[in-house]
Amino acid sequence: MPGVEAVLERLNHEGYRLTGPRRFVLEEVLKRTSPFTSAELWDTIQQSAPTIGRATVFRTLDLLTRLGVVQRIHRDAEAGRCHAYLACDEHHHHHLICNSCGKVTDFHEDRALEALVREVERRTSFQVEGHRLELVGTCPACRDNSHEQTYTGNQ
Amino acid sequence: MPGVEAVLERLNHEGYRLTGPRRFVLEEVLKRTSPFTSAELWDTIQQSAPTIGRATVFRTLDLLTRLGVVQRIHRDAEAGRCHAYLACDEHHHHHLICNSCGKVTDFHEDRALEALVREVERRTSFQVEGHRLELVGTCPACRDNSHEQTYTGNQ
DNA sequence: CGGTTATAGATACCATGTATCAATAAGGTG
DNA sequence: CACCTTATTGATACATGGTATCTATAACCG
Repeated sequence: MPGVEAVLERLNHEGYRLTGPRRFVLEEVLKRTSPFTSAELWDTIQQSAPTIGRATVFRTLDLLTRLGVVQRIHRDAEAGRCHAYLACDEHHHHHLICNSCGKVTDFHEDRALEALVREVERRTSFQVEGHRLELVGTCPACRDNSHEQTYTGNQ
Repeated sequence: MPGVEAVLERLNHEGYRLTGPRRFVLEEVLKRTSPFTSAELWDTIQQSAPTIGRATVFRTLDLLTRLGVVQRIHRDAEAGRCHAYLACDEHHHHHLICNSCGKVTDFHEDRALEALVREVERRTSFQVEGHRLELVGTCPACRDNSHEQTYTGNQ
């Protein structure tokens, strides 16, 4: 989770203009530590900065996703509600999502994954170029007090 | 990929009615061996059985997904086009998707994955309950003749 | 064959996300 | 600082995936 300033600097460096709406959406995005839907983001922005348009929110989300500042994660929800967004650092990593509170923890575990990939390559003769891995479970906090928040979970 | 008859029997056994449209959509779904979008399925059905309604196609897809006859897979496509469907057997397994021709191979590799899960649990104190894993790459056929079909790939 | 009820088709609807387009404002230049 | 170029904005319309609703139909059970 890079700071607002770092991302602004990067945007500037890559030739993007540092506009008011962009700053605002960026700040709002980086504030969040759990996955959020575009609708949730749009709601809070509409309340705190009613002049910012919906398209701008999506455009900024898209820009940040392309830059790797934000990741799209997929959830098995019905209708169009299968995407969530999440600010994250740039390194390659995976997500560990709490079914109960929605909190997301990153983890880097490439040794076991590489072993798996090599084994699959050997067996299938595929050449594996990428992967998508998400783990779902219960975080330590939620395992203890198991009746706090709810979250329309994944998987 | 179970046969049409097996699924029909199962539907019947679970109290679902074996209607004409349901049979037809089911057959059309089981014919496919690569992932398909709802739009693609709807197109071919509309041509071969124009009286079947769009809602019925979605309802049947949903039913088959709930039964585990079909899996939803997620792809990083823009707009609402992030879902694809795929007929598959009921055992737990993962998908290996060819970036070039879209062919999907199942693989079962739970040893390395379990090792990974245990390691992550140890490090994060999460209790891991599920996972979503997809590998993307190039299948043997496409690696050889590398200019046949194209496929708007994943990741 | 007849009755009950799940299911079908039609239609309207909702949500996510994008294309378009005129108006605006960022940032470089003189 | 004023000016110019051009990226970006907000508004609007649009495209698409999927669902809710409602009446008509047709599976299945007796």
